Amino acid sequence: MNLSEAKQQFISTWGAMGTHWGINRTMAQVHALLMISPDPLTQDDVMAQLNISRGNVNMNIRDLIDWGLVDRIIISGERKEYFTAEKDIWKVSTQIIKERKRRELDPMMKLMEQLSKVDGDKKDKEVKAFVDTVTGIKKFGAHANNMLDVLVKSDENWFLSTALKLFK
Amino acid sequence: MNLSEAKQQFISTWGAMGTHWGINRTMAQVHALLMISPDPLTQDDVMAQLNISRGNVNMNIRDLIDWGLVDRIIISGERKEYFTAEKDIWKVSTQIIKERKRRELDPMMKLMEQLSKVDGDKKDKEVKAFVDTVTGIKKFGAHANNMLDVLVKSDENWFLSTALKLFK
DNA sequence: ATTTATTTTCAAAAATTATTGAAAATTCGA
DNA sequence: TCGAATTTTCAATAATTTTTGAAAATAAAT
Repeated sequence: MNLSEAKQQFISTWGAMGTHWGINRTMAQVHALLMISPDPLTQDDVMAQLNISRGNVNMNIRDLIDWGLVDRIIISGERKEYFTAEKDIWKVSTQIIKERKRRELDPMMKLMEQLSKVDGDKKDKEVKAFVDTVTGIKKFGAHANNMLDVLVKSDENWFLSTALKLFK
Repeated sequence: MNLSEAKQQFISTWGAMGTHWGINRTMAQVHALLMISPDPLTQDDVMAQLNISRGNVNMNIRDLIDWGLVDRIIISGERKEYFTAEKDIWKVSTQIIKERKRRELDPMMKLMEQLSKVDGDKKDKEVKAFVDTVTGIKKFGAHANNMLDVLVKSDENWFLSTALKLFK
């Protein structure tokens, strides 16, 4: 398989995966393209390579920047902005974990905290089932939270070599 | 907050989260409803409680069964089918991990394996950037794969108490 | 074998989400 | 300050996904 076929394949698969991960296809494709590009690209480059409109590129790059996965680069003497993606997949993962924790897990845990204080007789099986489920999620979430914090703060090599052995 | 408000809140939030997790809102809501219901429910119960059509309930329950998150229950003497969800959140999580690994990670790794064999001169920076990214993902994926396997096979209590300390 | 209850399917409609492209805003050099 | 290059916004449109509901299929009772 030649490079341009391989690139196409990579971009298209990464895009399809994106939809399973709660981000839209195009955003994941832009990310994929930037990850495999040795040099920073302009909006026009992305438009041309992915065949999408300027507005679309602009919005998706902005989102990727919000996620901390893409950086805006200013090249002195150049008028245009360039964009580049983090290429170290460990950093990409920890960044995604960090963001999703903040955007999803943290608010969910806040809600469970409130919901576990629901009024009503704990002897009532409806109340009990509800409280049990909510409490279970709360406890599980607290553990997951800790674990993800440690994971995100740990060093890649330490993690991949040492932690893996501990598990075995 | 009373029980029915709390239930509403839980179902609606779990549904919203579902969309971030790559499953549709309704499927997540049905799952939420079944998780907090002390007894198995029929399709009609779900229709009534979530205000959705029969076809919709039927399809989403089928998907939840495919995911291994919901079971069909036959009560002898009863004509209708009942449905119940796994309530232990640890089991829910490991089940989801198992399925996503199979549906997403495994195929992705197969693809990276192929793409890392792309033709072309490794000195060329376009080729190099591509191969580096793909190889990085491949290695990372292999580690993640192992780790998730261990996680899924491990016992909840062992995991929550022991593994957490190891990380600290 | 027929009727009745229940589940499943799926084409059409509705709702949601993503994309476009042109206008407005911004940035920067002259 | 002006004008050209570039980026950003957003209403309109397109594409996709979800939902409905009625018909077909299935299963159980009589």
